[in-house]
Amino acid sequence: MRQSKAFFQTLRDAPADAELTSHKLLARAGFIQALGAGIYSYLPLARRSLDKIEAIIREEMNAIGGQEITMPVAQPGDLWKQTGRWDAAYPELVHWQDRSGRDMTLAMTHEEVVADLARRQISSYRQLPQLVYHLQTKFRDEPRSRGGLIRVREFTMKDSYSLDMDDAGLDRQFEAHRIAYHRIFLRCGVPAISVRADVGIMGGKDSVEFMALTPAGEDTLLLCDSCGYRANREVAVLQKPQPAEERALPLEKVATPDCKTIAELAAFLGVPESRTAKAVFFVAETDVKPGKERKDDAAVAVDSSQAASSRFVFAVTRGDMEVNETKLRAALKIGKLRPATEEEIRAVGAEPGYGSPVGVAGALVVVDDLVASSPNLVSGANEEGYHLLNVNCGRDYQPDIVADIVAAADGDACSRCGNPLHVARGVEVGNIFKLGTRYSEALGALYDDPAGVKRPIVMGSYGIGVGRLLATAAEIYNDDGGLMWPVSIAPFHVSLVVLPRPGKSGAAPLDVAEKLYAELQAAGIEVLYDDREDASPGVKFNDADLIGLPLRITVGARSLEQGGVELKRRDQAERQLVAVDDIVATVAAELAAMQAELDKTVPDSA
RNA sequence: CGGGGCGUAGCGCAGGUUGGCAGCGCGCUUGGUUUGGGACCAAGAGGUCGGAGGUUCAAAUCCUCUCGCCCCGACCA
Repeated sequence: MRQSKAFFQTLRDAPADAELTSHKLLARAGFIQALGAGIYSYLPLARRSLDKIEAIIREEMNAIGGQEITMPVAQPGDLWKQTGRWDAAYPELVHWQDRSGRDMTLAMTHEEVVADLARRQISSYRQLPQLVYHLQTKFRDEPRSRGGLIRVREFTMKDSYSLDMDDAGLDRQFEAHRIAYHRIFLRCGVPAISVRADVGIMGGKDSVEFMALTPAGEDTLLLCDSCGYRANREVAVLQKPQPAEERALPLEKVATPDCKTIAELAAFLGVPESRTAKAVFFVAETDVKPGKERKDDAAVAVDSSQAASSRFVFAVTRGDMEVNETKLRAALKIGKLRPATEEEIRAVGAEPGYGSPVGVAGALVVVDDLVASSPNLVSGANEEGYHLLNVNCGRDYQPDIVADIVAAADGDACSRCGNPLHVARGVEVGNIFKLGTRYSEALGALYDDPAGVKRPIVMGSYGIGVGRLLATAAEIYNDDGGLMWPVSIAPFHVSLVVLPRPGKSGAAPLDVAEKLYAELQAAGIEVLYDDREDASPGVKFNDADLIGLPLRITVGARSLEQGGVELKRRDQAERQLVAVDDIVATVAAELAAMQAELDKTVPDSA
């Protein structure tokens, strides 16, 4: 591509609203153009990189038996009603009515359509297993998009769906994806670790997320260096400390003026925060309509007669720990939880800042298992300015649910080996779910087994955010000068920079550059040719660095006088002089070496 | 949804309190001089000051409403 004709321009200044390095650089280098919040156009450079990422994904998906299809973006709402994903619990699902009043939605994922396809295409166990995938635009009306391409509303996702007779088949496809995903990410130059994760909106049994470790990541991970335990903070399990061995002491009320926080309370009373209990208040919204679609996770704790109402939740953890809302939701078996308002807190007889489950009525009391077994904690008195000493769960109040509801923190003990966990930030570049039969049952995707018995197809779902992967690579590979693409996903292989010097060296550099441009392309090397006549050398070099192609060839009078052209790797400072006749071969060899370097990191497929 | 901030030329910004010709840098156009790390001279083009309403002789500036965007939090395949 001739840069003089290219449909993008580089910017000296990044747009003011760009925060992340990847966002700034992709915008400055002319890869992307924002249209609205979380909605971007992909300009030629980005498109080319995305094509390469998608090609890698297709190769790896095909290698594990995937068949590519395309499923619609616009979908009838009825399908989503049948699986229970239409209701208000999913506000990021955009919907509208078509001209005849039918409910429609923009797909944010395609489980419904796959299940519908499966019920139409699959009737016998002889047709299983299957693996289909597509690369398709999705739309999620994120409450808050941010971080350039890391978190957007409209995005392209590769998702694959496995269809199996049974769990054993699902396990095989799940494992095949796990390996394929590591290969995909590493082939793109993005190391990603797999972590245990929450199943969230997808439902299902098992979920693994693939996380690229970078401080720009939005997810918090807990990692154990000793045994390899890795989990998203949402589900990370920690080994809790042993509670003190003490006899329960009598309850005692003490004045604790202006001690609204655990830190103030602990300091005032001179006790460690670990000897306090804190209450956190939520309201569980049970507006999800009861019905067959929610049957599997019908709340044990919430009486179905209360459906379409809400329930006050009183969560109690030790003072030095934080509530993990995902775990709390799991304990409640409820999808929606919001912080309670002060009025709601007072309505159940508690006092904000001085809350405890002692003496409250009408609330669902969920107690962390560590609190349940810890004697003589300091807890609120539900009265402004007072706390209670020696509160004991079971004696002074009765929990409705005892469960692990605290968030693991840096330094907590690993649940598997006891060594300390540490936290890291990661970008979720992919995830894999064992869906089971939730969707196939809801939509009637059944097959006849060998005995002629109808059984629901066992499904799995596996996603990769293509644009997010690009942005993550940009986040990882850059320096002060700009981007620094891995050879496998760089939009072009080579920046060919010509420095003509009219009047002094005549046409020589331009002639050589034009010749090289043709020869390199003929050799299958992708060239971004900076043939701009009006750009100074400094501008060209800076733009080349900013765009970040793996190699740069400079054709100038100076190097020609020395007998060749200059070759430089973007990730190295050295420049080498290469004879014009050798440059194509040298570039090919350099590219092959870089590709080989990358390939070494990629594990064999199973 | 809660808190905070910002909308003035393609990008970055000033002007706003104190109402009075809409500016600066980069980029863009034309001509000339330059040519190995974001050159120089000269001449230009480009803005319904996000939108609507109001106050006023006069509004980018003051008031009301509204739309958009960003950050933190909440939430999240």
